[in-house]
Amino acid sequence: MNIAAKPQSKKQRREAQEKLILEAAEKVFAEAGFGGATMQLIADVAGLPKANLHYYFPTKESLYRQVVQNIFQFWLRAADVFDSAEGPAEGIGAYIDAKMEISRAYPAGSKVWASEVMHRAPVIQDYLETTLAEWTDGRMKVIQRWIDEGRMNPVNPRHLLYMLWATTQHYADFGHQIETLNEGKALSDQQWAEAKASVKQIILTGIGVSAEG
Amino acid sequence: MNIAAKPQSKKQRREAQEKLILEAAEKVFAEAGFGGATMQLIADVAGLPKANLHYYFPTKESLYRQVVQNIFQFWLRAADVFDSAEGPAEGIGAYIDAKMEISRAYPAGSKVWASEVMHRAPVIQDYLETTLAEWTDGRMKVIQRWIDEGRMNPVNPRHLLYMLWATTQHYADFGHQIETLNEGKALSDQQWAEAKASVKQIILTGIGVSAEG
DNA sequence: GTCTATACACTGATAGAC
DNA sequence: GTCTATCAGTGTATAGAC
Repeated sequence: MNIAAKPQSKKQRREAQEKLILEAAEKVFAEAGFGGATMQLIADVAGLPKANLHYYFPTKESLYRQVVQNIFQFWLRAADVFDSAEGPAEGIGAYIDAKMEISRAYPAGSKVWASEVMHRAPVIQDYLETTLAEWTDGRMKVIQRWIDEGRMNPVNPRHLLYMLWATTQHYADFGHQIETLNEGKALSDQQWAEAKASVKQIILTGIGVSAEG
Repeated sequence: MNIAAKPQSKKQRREAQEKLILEAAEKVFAEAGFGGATMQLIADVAGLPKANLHYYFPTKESLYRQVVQNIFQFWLRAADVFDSAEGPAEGIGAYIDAKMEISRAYPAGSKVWASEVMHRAPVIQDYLETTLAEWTDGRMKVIQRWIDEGRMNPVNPRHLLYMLWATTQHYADFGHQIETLNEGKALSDQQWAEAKASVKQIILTGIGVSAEG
């Protein structure tokens, strides 16, 4: 029955609609915050009637929760570069690269996360206490091992991680400020490369490893 | 006429009331965002009836605008340490100290600022374009001069400034996350000192000056 | 100047036709 | 599954007594 023309099963169609809504929601939540966002505006951005949103996501909060969880899962996967590295220069350098690229490609997600944390994490507090805490402990151990092996300066691993998060996410969360200070224009490819190189140079030099790449 | 018992003139009383409202508003805007904050909640925190807020500040937006402007002015004054310094180690070190202390003492203000910028600065865009842009240019010239004089490594002055803002404000804006990763407890005096020392160590080493103090 | 009561607009959510 | 019409609740702002 017309399989070629309508390749979408019910499930596929549902997933496509949900993705459409989730992407619109991420944008609106990022620009207006949870309280400032309205279901009407999300619906307009998605190009759907407002009632359809409530068909796929029963409440505004459930939609928001899904957006935040997706962002968190995405970040965790992107951080794998840390583990496959064989030393601090490669591992931390690649982590900075990865997080800078995420900041450029998905600034809305970063802003939603920042907003959620600033408001005391009403939705993802349990993730902070479990998954994020475990991830942080694991990476701190890797950094401490590098220090013990004399491959980098003795720095506080926890505060190094905070610095990595802060500097890379700053380019997404404060992107509007950076854009304004760049004559109102988004950073060019070259300017992004310069930003990435600057962050890597200062931090890698700061922890006593050479900043190549 | 009882001057000692009622030392407040009308003007003084008005200023005291406004200050009370502004402090409550800063807290509530920081925790809930502009859209999530309600005049009722601000009134409750201030211990006043809701209508009184509208007497002193005609609209919610005018109240918010005043909060954001106060924060910006406060930050500008605190950044003076940059100018009175005679070299990069002292100047940048003192700037990190000052901003870390502001993050600890006034986290709500930092969050309101972050939220405002993330939402594309609807209220303080003109400040970004004028005052902040001028301030940034001036400090970039100071850093460039230090570089030209061979007193620090050649780094991109603009991205160094962004890194200083990002790392120091992170301790306020993401304070809840940091607290959660600290077994749910606020950082102690000693932990704050450790944070400050870590930031200074990595950045000052990263730009090629010794990290004393 | 201060506060209570209320007007008016808007939002999240739903009922019910298609 | 999709959409229009609508309800109930909440928020900003104000009128008017004190």
